[in-house]
Amino acid sequence: MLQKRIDDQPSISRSMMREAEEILHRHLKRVGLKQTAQRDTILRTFLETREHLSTDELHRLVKKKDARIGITTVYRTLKLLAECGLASEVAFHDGIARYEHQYNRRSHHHMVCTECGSSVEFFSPEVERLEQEIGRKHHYLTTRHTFQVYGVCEDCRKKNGSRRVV
Amino acid sequence: MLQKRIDDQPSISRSMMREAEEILHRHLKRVGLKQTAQRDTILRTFLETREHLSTDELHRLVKKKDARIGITTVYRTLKLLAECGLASEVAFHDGIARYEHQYNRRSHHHMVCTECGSSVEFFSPEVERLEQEIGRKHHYLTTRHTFQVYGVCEDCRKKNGSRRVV
DNA sequence: ATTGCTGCAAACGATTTGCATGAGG
DNA sequence: CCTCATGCAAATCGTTTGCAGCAAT
Repeated sequence: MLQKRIDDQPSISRSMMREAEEILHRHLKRVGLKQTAQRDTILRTFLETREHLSTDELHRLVKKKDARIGITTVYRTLKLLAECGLASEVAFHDGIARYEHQYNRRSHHHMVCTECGSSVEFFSPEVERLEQEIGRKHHYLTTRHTFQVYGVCEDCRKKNGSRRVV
Repeated sequence: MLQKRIDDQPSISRSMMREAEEILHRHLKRVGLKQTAQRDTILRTFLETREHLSTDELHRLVKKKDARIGITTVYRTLKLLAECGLASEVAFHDGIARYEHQYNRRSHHHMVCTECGSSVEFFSPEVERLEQEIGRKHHYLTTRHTFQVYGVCEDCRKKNGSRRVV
């Protein structure tokens, strides 16, 4: 509910789209599942948008292409995309799961405004290094990490002198 | 469901307990709320345990002291504790809100095993510095951050050669 | 006395599941 | 054909809320 819509221009080229589809299809074959029109539509829609879609937001976009696709299928397909590394979940601490592209995407992090829900991404190689270092130290085989910074963006500070912070 | 129980020895001294109670009482007075036996019991129980309690886990412990306290009150009280800075929410990406002590606690981070749910804490001043730096760069007034590393712990790697990773 | 607190049960929103029907291999 | 996928509705899970009676100020 907090989340404000930023944009949804295509963020991926035609050739990357093709490649991503192949990754999905290979994954489906490997685990004995079937390639379907719905799954392809959902993948394409997902790839055409920018970051941090909730399942519900993605479903709304998907319905524009095929109104008969249900949200259940979107949930299930996002899980598939996460399994084959094309998507990954990112939690903004507001009780809603969001997904972002993972394919050909360098690891990055998020800063989220607790007033309006807008977010910016940033990159920090130091954080990657820390993941490795901490894992080694405690004998974990690390697979991933999350780093989120919360605060209030410039716009919101101008609008409200101060307000409740999540 | 994932989360494995690690320990729940007292993690706070008597005098810190007293101080924490005063912080809560002052906060209640300030915002015009009342001091009640339930709130005190919940605070004490919370402080007596170690990190990362879910509301449900805390409720179970609270009931040992006073079986008539309902989970609703635990939810509401944890929110109060968060408001006055004694507790803070920490999300382990499994859909369950957990809380940890915040009082007299230096900022720290978590590494979570995606197999058994156990977690270790670590400290990293670099991460604090990064929060500031990123905030400044994008004109956010930062309030907090989360940094979690996910992986598989040594024990789980010994037990299962490999298994599905969350 | 007044106002806030409590615990229960019902409501809620996000996500999952059971199932009958439909489509892919 | 057989198996898996789909969409719907119902179920589930964590969390929140309405409310009647109770307790703190």
